[in-house]
Amino acid sequence: MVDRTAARLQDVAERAGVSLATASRMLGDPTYGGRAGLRERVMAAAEALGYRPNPHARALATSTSSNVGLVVHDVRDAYFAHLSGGAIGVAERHDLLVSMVCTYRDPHRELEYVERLAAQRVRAIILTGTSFRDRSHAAQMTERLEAYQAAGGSVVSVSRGRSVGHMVEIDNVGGMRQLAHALVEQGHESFAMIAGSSRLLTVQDRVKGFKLGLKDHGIELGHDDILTTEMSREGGVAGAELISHRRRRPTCIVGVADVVAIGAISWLHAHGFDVPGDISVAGFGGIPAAIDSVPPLTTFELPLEHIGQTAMELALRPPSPRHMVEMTGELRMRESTRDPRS
Amino acid sequence: MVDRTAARLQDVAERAGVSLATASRMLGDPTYGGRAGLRERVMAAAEALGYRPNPHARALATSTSSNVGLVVHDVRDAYFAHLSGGAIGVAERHDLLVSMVCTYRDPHRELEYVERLAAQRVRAIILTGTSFRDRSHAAQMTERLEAYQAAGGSVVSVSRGRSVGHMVEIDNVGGMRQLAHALVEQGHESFAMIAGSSRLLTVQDRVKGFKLGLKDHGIELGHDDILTTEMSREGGVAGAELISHRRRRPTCIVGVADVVAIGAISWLHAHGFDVPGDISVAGFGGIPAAIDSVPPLTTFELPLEHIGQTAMELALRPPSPRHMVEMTGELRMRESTRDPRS
DNA sequence: CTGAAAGCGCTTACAG
DNA sequence: CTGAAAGCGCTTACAG
Repeated sequence: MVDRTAARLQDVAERAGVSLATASRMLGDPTYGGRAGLRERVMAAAEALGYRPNPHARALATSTSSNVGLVVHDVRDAYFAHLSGGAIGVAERHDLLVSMVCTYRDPHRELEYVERLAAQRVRAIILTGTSFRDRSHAAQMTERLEAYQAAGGSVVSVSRGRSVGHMVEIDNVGGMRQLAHALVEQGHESFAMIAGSSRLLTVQDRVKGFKLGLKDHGIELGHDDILTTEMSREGGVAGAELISHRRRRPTCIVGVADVVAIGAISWLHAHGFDVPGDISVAGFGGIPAAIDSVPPLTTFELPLEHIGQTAMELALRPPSPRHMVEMTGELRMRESTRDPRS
Repeated sequence: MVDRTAARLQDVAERAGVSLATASRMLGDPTYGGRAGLRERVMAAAEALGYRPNPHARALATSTSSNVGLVVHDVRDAYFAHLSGGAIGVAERHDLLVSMVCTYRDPHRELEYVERLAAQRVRAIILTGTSFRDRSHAAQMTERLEAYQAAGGSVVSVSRGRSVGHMVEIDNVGGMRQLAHALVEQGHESFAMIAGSSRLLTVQDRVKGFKLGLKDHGIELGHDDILTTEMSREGGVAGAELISHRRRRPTCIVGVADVVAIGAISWLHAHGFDVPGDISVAGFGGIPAAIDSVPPLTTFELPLEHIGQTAMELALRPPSPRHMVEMTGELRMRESTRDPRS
């Protein structure tokens, strides 16, 4: 945008009768001294002209920007919307703008965006839940992120398994394990899990945690009991249908994420199944919709906003050695699951 | 971020053995001619060095930026998350980054953000559903937006009543009117509306539309039948409770937004009411959660993503006279409402 | 404390 | 077609 209207520092300086340099210092450095009344004059001039420093000029001069990049799967997904809400809130308090990009879980897009954000010279890049198992992709990401970091950028991943930058690790394994325990204790012995693509580290961890939890009680989750669909509501719908066709129906379905569980419940309801009367359903994540689900959804509730806040805070730290924060959540046993023998 | 690593155009030029100017032209203008093989040399040099133009330098030189600002109420709200999803998708196709800010319906914040975004020299500012009735606020917004526009910025409002920039008008009045008609035809005669703050133009329009629709059938919506709460799930919870205490309960509750209706249903269920057996509930907006609601929510479904896309497309037009696009939606009669006499 | 000047990395008239 | 140079709006050593 061409802007002949906007006042430049030059204009402020002239109006206040000082040099460019002095105006810059007065405006930028509160500890700067100066002749009596000078500071007031400069401030008044800036105010009168509605002066707003041009961030591009500043970025160019200082090699620093007031933008941070936030990489999510999809804003429309409540899980990411809540993470984003937390991150944006913290950014706001630091007078930073956040550029949000959606990868739709496409590794190429992810790479491309990291590149774009780095090229934009954003101050930090936050990657949420987008770690893939793909080795070559991981290597490329590492390379790019390291270059970005070497150039002074800050990187934070909300996931595990990234070899560069700070990390906010979500206790996917432990959470699912707790959920498994609770479900077994409730009386369940046969399960089916609706999982997303095993390319996703998050999926892998949650499946692993669930298996571990069952194994703690001597229950084995067979390969066939894990359905690989999409990590979305639609994936849940598809998964529920597949499960309903099996000869031996499990007493409990576990969705790898709340949206998956909600999709499953939707399909089950539509096809005459009672939840939890005919079959129990549990989720993972703790998005608000889990509470409004009918029946309310048993899940492992993650402090999503807090996770987003933590990630942004980490991103805004002055350069420091890799830092790792572990985040866990709380089990919420609700009416979507119950003892199958009752 | 200090970046001594990044290749500059200078480096590319040297490697290719041409001047800065030529390198710039080769990279930027595909129609530019040049000695045989020159273009290839420059391209190869850029590729080899991993050259990425510094957007701040470019912005400074051309007074143009590749960022656009998106002002929403709250990302966590599904309505805005879906609008954002549409807008971000279009921006992506145009290689633009979007800076998202949340106002939480605070007029001061809104003003402050518009200022920030304008100062950032974003190419366009999209304001979604944040029109307030406050006169002095509106005047200030108009002033700022006009200055921004005069400076070459593009502004789009997803609401009505803005005197500057393009508009995407949502048919709140007509939609609510249709909903009212359908509800009356279903057999309802007594209603209560859970509305948000009447400071919001959106609320005002939806209430108006609903009243009009009832009046078409000779039904008067009294002042007491409109509850002013928050335009949120919690507002719906609070509203439902208030309604339940009334001597004469209406046969149908209408939430000014889907989340409000969902909150109301939640409260009703928790307190032993059957929906729609004891009371019907309808919403407005058409967020996906309306479908998963139990019972599925009767609502007026807006094409939220499409609205977001349209707004972004308008924002990206070359400077043109004010443009106005009307968007309407479709009535979805679902199980949350039914004939009270049945 | 204050100012003249260089420099950040681009683009684009202006000459050749 | 090509290059030397000015300029975009800041910040910050470098002198005074």
